Amino acid sequence: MNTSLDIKQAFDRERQFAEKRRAVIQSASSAFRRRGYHNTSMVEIAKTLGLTKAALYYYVKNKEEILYESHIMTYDAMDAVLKTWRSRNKMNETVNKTPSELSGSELTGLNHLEGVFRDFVLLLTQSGVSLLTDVDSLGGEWKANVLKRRQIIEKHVLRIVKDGQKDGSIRTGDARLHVFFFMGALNWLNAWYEADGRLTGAVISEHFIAQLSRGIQV
Amino acid sequence: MNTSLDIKQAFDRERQFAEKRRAVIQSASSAFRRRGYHNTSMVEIAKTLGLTKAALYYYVKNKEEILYESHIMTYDAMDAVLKTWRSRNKMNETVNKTPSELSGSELTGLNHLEGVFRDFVLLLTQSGVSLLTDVDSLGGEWKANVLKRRQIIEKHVLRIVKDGQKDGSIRTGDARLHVFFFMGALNWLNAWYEADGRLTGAVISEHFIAQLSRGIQV
DNA sequence: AATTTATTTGACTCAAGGTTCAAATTTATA
DNA sequence: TATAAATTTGAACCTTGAGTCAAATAAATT
Repeated sequence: MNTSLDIKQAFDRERQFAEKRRAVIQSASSAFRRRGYHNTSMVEIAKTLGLTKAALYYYVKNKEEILYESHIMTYDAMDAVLKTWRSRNKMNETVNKTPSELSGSELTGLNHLEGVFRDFVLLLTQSGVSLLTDVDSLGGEWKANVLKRRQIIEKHVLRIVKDGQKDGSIRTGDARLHVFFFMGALNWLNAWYEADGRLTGAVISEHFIAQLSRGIQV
Repeated sequence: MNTSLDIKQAFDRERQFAEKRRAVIQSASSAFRRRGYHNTSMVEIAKTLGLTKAALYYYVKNKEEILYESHIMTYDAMDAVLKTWRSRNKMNETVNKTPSELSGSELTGLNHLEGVFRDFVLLLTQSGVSLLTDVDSLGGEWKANVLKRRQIIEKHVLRIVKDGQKDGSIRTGDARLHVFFFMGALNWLNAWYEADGRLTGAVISEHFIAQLSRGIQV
């Protein structure tokens, strides 16, 4: 007989399954970041979770799927950051305004970018989230999807930069090159940052924002 | 009977061998940059050179050796850049001087850095040289060596930045973070740059230097 | 306690791709 | 042209690690 308890239990099952699956992906993702996708075997991934290789396949179809989900997880987190700042900045999103036209509550493009960039750095240093580079290990469909997600994020960041150029807070010049420059810092961060090091995410983000800001402001 | 001709011929043999070996490594290096080390098979490497897989082993011990030499080749080129600028700047290398003490012919730390950075960008865009990230696919000895070479370069760049801070051309702050930031741009460049694209190395380097410069100058 | 369902495992298969090697081919030398 | 040395190849071998599956264990349900 079905009771509401059954449903709750079933739901709990699903939740636990989802949590474990997420744990698999996050743990693997971290290993991928440190050692690289191909230098991380399924056995290793399993062992760090106290499981055996075969058990992983209960949560995941493929090793490739783990890589794919790792990417998606990161891009979801980055999208969330962008979304937060976009809503915090709703007013001057659609209309292009010169600095003098900006009311006090609105952000300049530069400030907007600084906020986003700070949150990106904090994301990569303080959450388990990491920006993986191994896109070419994904096959057709999956690779295309990941690249699409990346492009969307770059588009949004590019939008912010261009808005900043419009409102006069960011100096002119090829906006894509602006973006490439500081996104490089973000990607490189993944390579050298170690969570246990002396540098905290806060310190890094402040320093990076100083460079970013001076580098592109008018 | 031995003649001077024999010697010349033998020398030519060696030279041709060295050239072909270099071609193998450069071609492979380029593929590694685009598709990644593990996504590039020996067969593919051979095929792009019009050879068969087995022939590669006449020029090279391992696939791993190819990766190693790729790294070394890049670091050699970067060292050469650093060396050029160091000799061009011999005067204020040992002594720390304030800006007012610099004679006209000497470079500020900032100018020195700009020059080096420009040449790095040109190197990565115009020569076949590429900054590979796949260090973890190298075993023990080799990996250690590559990391040592990378550290030496970072040390030199760090030195330039610190000199710039001393002579007042570069603003204070954690010099390592300065370096991490703009070296990120360099590494990321490898991921997105395509030689056939609309952006030339010259354009990129000018733009990047503008950001670098404004980002770190006092 | 018995039974069903979810989770984990050990032992295996299988393919991919790096590596080897004796033989073939090409190139240089006498 | 005959011989030797350098270069390339085809056909194997071998290792690694991903993926499978029936059976075992654990957890929940009756």
